[in-house]
Amino acid sequence: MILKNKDMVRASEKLRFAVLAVDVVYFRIIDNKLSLLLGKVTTAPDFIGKWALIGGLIAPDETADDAVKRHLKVKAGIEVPYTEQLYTFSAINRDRRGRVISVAYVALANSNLQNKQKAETETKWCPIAGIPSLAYDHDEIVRVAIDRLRSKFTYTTMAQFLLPEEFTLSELQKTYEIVMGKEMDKRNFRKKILSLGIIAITKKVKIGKANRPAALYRFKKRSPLFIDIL
Amino acid sequence: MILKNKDMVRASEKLRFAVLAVDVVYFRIIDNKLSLLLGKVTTAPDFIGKWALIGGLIAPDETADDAVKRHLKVKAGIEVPYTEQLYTFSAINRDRRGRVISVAYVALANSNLQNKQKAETETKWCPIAGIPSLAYDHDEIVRVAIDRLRSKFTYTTMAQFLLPEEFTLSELQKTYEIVMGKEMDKRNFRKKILSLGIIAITKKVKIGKANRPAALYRFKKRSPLFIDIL
DNA sequence: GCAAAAGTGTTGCTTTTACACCCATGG
DNA sequence: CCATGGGTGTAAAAGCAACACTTTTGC
Repeated sequence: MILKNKDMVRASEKLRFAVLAVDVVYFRIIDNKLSLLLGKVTTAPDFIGKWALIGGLIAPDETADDAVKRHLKVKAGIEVPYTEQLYTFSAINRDRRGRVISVAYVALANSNLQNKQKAETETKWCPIAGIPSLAYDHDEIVRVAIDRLRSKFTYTTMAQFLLPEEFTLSELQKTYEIVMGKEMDKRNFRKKILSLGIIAITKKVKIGKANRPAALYRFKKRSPLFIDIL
Repeated sequence: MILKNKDMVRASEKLRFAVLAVDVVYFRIIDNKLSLLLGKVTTAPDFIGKWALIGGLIAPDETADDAVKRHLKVKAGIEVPYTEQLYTFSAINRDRRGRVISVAYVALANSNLQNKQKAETETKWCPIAGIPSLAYDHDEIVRVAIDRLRSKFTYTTMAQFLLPEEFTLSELQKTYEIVMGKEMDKRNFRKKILSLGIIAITKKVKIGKANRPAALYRFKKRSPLFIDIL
């Protein structure tokens, strides 16, 4: 690494003042409620025993995206769900131990996804209606994350990441209702979604319950698509 | 500053590896073209003589927002226009001098706004149609910024920050046309904007040109409002 | 009086909303 | 056979898109 430059030499002395972290607002639908993952604070001088978002430091050889994936694996025992960057929080006193700048992320996974390994951190899934007061500035991060999730639900296909690969139209509708926090009309919802051409019917049906079997659909594209949905 | 914690002690040795910077995509409408401010690279070992976004390092006692305001003042000679955080870029080799993590911002100002002081940097306003290849990852930052600007124009009142406080409906429409890159129908545009109730007519008119005087309007709220506009 | 931009309504089309009944299955 | 959720159409209302002429001013 070359450090010829005056600014960078100064930087190496004085301007590397901050530690970089990621904080992840990791959403899943649990028991028909939009929930997010909290971890217990065990290491800080402040906030011990309080709940906080999961996250951790960014390492010198990784990007913020990489750091999110790594910390999700270690602290939630989960392999790379959908993640997207939310906002960077840089208030000077957000962590009393020193200057920590946090790049916040939203992560999504479907309800069935099993944790592949044991998490190293004490965690719990908490419905968004009952989130306790969190450590650091995590209350604010959660607020921004929920706003963003609801907003993007209306113009992207990111709902797919809260669902298994194949799902019924009722499950898709339920996902929207849970995230947006309001009920929708079944016929209008189906008409709208089908007219968008973003999902394809499979030849399978979902059976096993005491009712008519439901057709299974899948999203045509795995990546989130920008399109007016609701 | 208290550093009792194991992580933070390690941090002070190894984890303060990065320098934090801000890069600003500063938009104005110049000669009826959406333009952004570029500065010439003078200090880096790479990219000397290339154009880049304006920006600079974040200082230990300021937030990212503060840093943006400071650098805009010094490098563009301008006092606090509208700014909003865009995205944080953390690729490992985005700056060859060392690890630099950049929090990118969008800034907006109206065409009339005069620079209050001399800029310390050689800068130019460049129409977005003719942007040269930029230093670092600034091409990508600009792409993301233009996407964001266009997208938010359709559902917020941020257009107000590209206009003077009082403006005619034609000027507002022109602003939309320039940013969105397409023409709009005058009657439909006026009907829509007026029906939203976000602007109020003043008692003044804009005179001096060889045509009928135009009524001047102003936005009712100074802060960006979320509302379906187009 | 003419050039230039301001200002103004109507119609057809598309989209959205509201709403109720029959169907296929498991138990 | 009954309880459960799956699946379907229509009509009224609202919103959107297309379109042309008159008004007021400066020169």
